[in-house]
Amino acid sequence: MPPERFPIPQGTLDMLILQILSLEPAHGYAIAQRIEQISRQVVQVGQGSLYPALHRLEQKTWLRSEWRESETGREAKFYSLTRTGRQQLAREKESWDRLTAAVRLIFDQGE
Amino acid sequence: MPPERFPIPQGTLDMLILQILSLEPAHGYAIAQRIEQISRQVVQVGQGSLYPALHRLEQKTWLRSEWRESETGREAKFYSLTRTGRQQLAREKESWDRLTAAVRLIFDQGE
DNA sequence: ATCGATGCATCGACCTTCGACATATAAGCA
DNA sequence: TGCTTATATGTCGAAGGTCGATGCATCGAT
Repeated sequence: MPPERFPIPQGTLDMLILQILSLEPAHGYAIAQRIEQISRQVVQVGQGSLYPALHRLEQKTWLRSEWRESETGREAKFYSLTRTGRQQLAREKESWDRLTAAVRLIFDQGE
Repeated sequence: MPPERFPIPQGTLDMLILQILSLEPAHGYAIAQRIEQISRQVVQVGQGSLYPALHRLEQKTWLRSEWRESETGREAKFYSLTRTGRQQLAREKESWDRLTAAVRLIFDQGE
């Protein structure tokens, strides 16, 4: 039985995309693949979520895009993290840590 | 400076409500207070989120409601967890653990 | 008499996720 | 040749949840 898949909470995808790009630039298709692969298919990234997210993030100037040749020799749009994008990632990571800590508190309370 | 508040991801609130009610029945207002207090104000629960969530959960038969007298002597609607609600809480907890583990994987990758 | 806390509820705006669909090229295979 | 799969980008509408504003009502305290 494959691992259960469930919807990823609103806002989480942006953070994961920024994180993937914090290592090196990549095109959309590769970003989605890496998220799914590293998370062992727990996080699924549909194309209907991926591309709007990328455009959203570029709109906010957290990403910059550039057409380049992909590993397969085809044209693809490579995204890279901007300076403000890196700052945003730090902010979102901190929020995430605070949230998970808070949820942990609520779960552990009463035990 | 008060701790930063940020929106709670979609779906998370339901889980927290179920968790609070897993200890003992409570009315809506108290549920919100406990979530905020235990999380040290990190998780904020507006009434525009709270009551729709409670109705949603009751609709799904994960909660049952009953008018009773509150601690202050006033009438309030007390919610209690049903058997299926308890099962649902277990499922959501597991999903949450899987998600946070997956996000952790993505964050730690490359270090 | 007014204010803050208690308590329930609805409304519209806003945003994200999701599945379906569309398009195009390249590689592999029957 | 024709079919399928993988690569690669994108849009669309439906669905769902969060949020701030607003409304109503009671109670105790100042």
